[in-house]
Amino acid sequence: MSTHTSDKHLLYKIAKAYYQDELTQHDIARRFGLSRVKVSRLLEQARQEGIVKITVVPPPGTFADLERQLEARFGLLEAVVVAPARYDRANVVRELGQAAADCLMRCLKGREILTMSWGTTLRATVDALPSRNWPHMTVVQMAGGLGRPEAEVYGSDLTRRAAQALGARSRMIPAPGIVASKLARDALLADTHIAETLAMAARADVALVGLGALTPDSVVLQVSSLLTEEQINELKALGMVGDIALRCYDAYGRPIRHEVNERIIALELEQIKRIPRVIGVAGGTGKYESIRAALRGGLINVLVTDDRTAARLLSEPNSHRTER
Amino acid sequence: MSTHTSDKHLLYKIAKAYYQDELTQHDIARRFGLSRVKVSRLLEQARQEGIVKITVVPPPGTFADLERQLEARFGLLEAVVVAPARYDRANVVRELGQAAADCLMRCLKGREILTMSWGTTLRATVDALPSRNWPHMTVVQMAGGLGRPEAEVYGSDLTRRAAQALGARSRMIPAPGIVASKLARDALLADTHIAETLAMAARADVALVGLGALTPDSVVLQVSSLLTEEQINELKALGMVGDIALRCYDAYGRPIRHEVNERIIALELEQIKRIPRVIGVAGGTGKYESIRAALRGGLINVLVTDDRTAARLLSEPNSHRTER
DNA sequence: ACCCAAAATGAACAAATGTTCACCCTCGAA
DNA sequence: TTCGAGGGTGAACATTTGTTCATTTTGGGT
Repeated sequence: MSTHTSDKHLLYKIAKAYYQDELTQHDIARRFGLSRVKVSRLLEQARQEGIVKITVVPPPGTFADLERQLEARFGLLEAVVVAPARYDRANVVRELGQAAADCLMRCLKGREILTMSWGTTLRATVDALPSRNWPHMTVVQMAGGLGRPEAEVYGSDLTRRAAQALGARSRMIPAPGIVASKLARDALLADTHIAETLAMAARADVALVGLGALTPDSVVLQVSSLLTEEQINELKALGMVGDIALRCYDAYGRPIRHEVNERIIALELEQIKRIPRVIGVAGGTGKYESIRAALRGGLINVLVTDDRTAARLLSEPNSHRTER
Repeated sequence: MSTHTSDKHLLYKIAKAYYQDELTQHDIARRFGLSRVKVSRLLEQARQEGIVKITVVPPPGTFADLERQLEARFGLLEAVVVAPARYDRANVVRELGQAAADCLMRCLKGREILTMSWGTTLRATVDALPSRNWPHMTVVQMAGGLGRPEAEVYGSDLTRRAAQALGARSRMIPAPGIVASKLARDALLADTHIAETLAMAARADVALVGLGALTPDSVVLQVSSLLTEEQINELKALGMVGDIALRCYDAYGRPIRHEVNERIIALELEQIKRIPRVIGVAGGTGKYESIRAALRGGLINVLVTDDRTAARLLSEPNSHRTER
C-alpha cells in the first residue's frame, strides 16, 4: 500500500501532462507507453494522494458557502443568500426582489409556464424583472386576489406586470382569494376560465412564491372581513406558522386542515409541491419560522433569503430532512 | 467584458458543485436551471478566471520539471532524469540502468518485439531488469558483437540475458559488428538468419540503445583492429560525435557517410528512427555531445540520463527543433 | 517445480464532456 | 419602425472519460 517515490514521480508527470499541458489521457497513454485505462486510474490516484490539488476560490463579499450549506441541509436545488445593506423591511424586500429576479431569469428560457402568488416581496421581484420579449411564455396567477384597496400588491396586478415585463402571455384569476362560503368557492371554481387557470398553474414549470408569516402585517391576518378573530385563533391553535398563496401550513410545512381551506381559491400545497421548481422568496425579521417550515416540508426547492435568516436556519441543531 | 460580482458568484457555486461535490455537469444544469452546455462553458470560464485553481504538487527529490523541459525542448515522448548518489562512472551507469529498466518495463506489456544494442550502460540496464514470464515477447540484437574478450558486454550476451530475464524468446546476430571488408559484410548479410534478424529488429516496437561518445573508453575507438587510426581521424574530421549501435552520427544526429558504414552489421540510423519508441540511455561525463546530437537528430524519443547532463542540455540557448 | 489467492489489466461498453453550427436574441444605427 | 452585426444559445454530433468484467499476471506458499 505504501507508495514508492518513483510511483509518485510517474503520477506527477502524468498529472502535469493532463492538467497543465491539457493532453488527453489517450495522448498521455501513447507517450508513456501505458494503456488509456491505466492513465485514467493513475490520475484518479494522483487526486487521491493529493498530488493534484483543486481549489475553488470563493469570490469576496458573497455567501456562497452559506448557500451551499442550506442546499445540503434542506435538499434544495439552490439557495440564494443576499446581504442587505440595511435591515429595514423596505430594503430587505428590495434586495430579495433583485436576487429572486436574477435567480428566476437565470432558469427561464422563454418557453415555460411560470406561476406566481403575490405579496410585498414578490412585488419587489417583479419590479426587478428585466424586460424581455417571450411570446411563448405564460405567467399564471396562483391564488385569487384580495380586493380593491391593495390591488397593486395583492391581486392580479403582479401577474399582469410580470407578464408584461417578460413580453409573455398572462392568465389571471378574476376572483378573490378567500370567499365567504364553500358554496361561493365551488361556484367560482365551476367557472371554466378560473378552473383552467388553476389547472395551468398546477402544471407550471416554475413557481415563484412568497412565504407568509404570522407577523402583524401578514396578509392572512389582515383579511379580517372574511376571517374572524376566532378562526385565526383556531388556525394558530392548529399550529399554523405561515402560508404560501393563502394555504396555511404548520411548523413542518404540512397543510393545516381547517374549514377555511374550503373557501380559498388558490393552488393547494400538494399541487405546488409537484411543480418542478418552486422558488420561495422571504427574509427579514419574522419570516424565520415560516421559512423553516416550508423547507422542512419541502414546499419549496429554491430559497432566496437574507444572510441573517440563512445563518439562523443553519444554527438549528438538527432539522428534519426534507422529503423532496 | 468586465465580469460582475454576481457572475463570479455563480461561477463559484457551479465550480464548487463540480469539483468539490463531484456532481456531473448534467446534474448541475438541472439544479440551477441551466443547459448542460452552459454549465460546461461556465466551468471553462471559472478555470480561465482563476476561480478554479488546479495545482500539481511536485514530489520531492525528483527531477520531474527537468524532464518536462527536456520533453518539450526536444520533442521527446518521455525523459527520465536520475540523481546519482555519486558521479563516478560506475555509479552513474548503475543508476541509469535502474531507471532505464523501470522506464522500459513500464511500457512493455509482454507481447512486443524489443531490439537492443549493447554497451556498459545497457549491461547495467539488463542487470536491473526484473524477472518476467513473457513467452510472446522477442528480444532482438540490433548490432553485431565485438569478439570474444568483451563478449559479456559487447556481444549477443546482453540480448540473451535480457530475454532470459523477461522469459522471452531471443534472436541473436552471430557475427561481428565490424568486419574487414564490404565483401565480408555482404556475405554475412546474405545469411538468411542474420538478414531475418535485422529485418525483425527493424520492425521492433521498442528499441533500447546506448549512446556512444568519443571518450577514451569508447567502443568504436577501441576496435583498433578493424578501424585504423587514420579512419578514426577521418570520421572525426567528418564531424562524428557519437554512435548508436556502431552507426556514427555528427553533431546534428545525421549519419556520417564513410566507407566504414559498409563494413558494419547493424541497423542503420534511418531504420532505428522508424522504430516507434527508441529509448536512449546515456549519462555522466563525456556523453553530452553525443546525447545532444541524438536529440537534435531525433534518433531517440525517450532519454534516460543524469541530472547534470540534463541541466547542461537545457542550458544550451537554442537547439534545433527535432524533426521527429 | 507447482499451485492458488489477490491484484492488476485492458476490451468493450456506458457516461460525461467538449465542439460545431444554425438559429435567435438584443442592441444600436439608420 | 426596419435592418444587420455581434453575441449568446442549445441540439446534434464527436470526443473524451469512467466503469465493468473476464482474463491475465504476480507474488507467496508449499
